[in-house]
Amino acid sequence: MSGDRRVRRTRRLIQEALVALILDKGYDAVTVTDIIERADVGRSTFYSHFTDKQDVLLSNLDELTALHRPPADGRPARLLAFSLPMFEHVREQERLVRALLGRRGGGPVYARGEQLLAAVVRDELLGAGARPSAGLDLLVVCVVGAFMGLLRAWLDGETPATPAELDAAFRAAVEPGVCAVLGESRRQQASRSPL
Amino acid sequence: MSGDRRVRRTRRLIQEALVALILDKGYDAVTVTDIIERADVGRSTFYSHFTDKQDVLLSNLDELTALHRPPADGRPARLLAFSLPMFEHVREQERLVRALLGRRGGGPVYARGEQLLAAVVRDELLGAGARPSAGLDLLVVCVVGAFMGLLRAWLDGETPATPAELDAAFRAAVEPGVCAVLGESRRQQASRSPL
DNA sequence: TCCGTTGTCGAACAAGGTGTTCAGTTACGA
DNA sequence: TCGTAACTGAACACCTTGTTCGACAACGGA
Repeated sequence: MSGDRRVRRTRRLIQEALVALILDKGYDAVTVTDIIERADVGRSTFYSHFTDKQDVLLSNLDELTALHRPPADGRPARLLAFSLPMFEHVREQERLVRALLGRRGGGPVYARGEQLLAAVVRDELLGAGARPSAGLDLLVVCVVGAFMGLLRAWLDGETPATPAELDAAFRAAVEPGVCAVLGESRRQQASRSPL
Repeated sequence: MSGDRRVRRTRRLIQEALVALILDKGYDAVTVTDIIERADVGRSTFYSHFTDKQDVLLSNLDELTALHRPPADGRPARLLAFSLPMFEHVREQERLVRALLGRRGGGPVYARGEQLLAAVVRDELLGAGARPSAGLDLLVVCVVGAFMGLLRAWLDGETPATPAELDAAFRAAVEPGVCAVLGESRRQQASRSPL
């Protein structure tokens, strides 16, 4: 591992303290003073590692994204392949994800999650034969919006659905539209280079 | 009108000041002190009308929702009828909506917007023959998520698309899925009461 | 093992935001 | 015109933030 053992320890204590506190009170209500008390860490120590609360939050996210298994081995068998695994992963890591992404978590993490997912979806659609265009980007926004909407609804306890049900709802809502757009794209390409 | 002229004046000054300040600095950076200085209103006066910043924000939203024209005259000719008018309305009221709903605005208003829209979509789908169910609610979440995603992307300047283009993208993404679910629903109903 | 480097502590600090109180003033509307 | 209600503005106690500093402890390479 990289660096001093003390550094790792301190950073970990601070990150864990923030997660625990968000689950208690929600992100907005957590103060830096809360964090350092719970982490049992000096004030100056905190500021020597992080610039502020949000910095801790995003550092947490960076470690989450390391969990993203890029499929990469062979073509994904199914469109929107990320959906079910991600819903399942979220249920496994329920406490942490709820703290970071739910209404009680801050907006910043949600925004980063959107960006991340948008890149995944975009790549997948391009891999499936879509052409880069403004229209494609808007489609990606819709797909990501639908997915994040479901995720948020579940995290906020609005629905008791299982990952499989969430996945089914997600596919039912957006798969037909995505397929239609992909078909359009392929048809246009075929008529240009009819090899 | 209701009440004292001074009260109306004070509340209006405070609300306008908040909107202006959000456009300047973003919601988070605005302080109560900023607001009362800009509104030229006494500190105690502020707290006799609103409990805090967020209270002002939501009071603004309440007046926005008064603008929602319920269609109500006859059956809507088209599915997801709210889409284009709402994108257009948003462009007309760009400054205000951007202040309240964009990334610079606070999360609370966004949440309220979602709730509002969810009710609209749900009513429309029920009116179009869907049966109330958990699956329908999840579909509504997807549709609203896609719409709000587009709205946010546009408000945050990620896309130069026109309302018509946004509307087209929205429909392309979700209309096929919605139609499929509606068809499913109607078929099931027909097989039960085959009058 | 030794020793220079680095991290941590914890108290103290200034700056700035919050929400409340109160006595005095102003403007409303009946 | 007059009673009432709203507004003023200053002062307040309290909290949070981010910085600074000297003293101490832990790390890891030699």
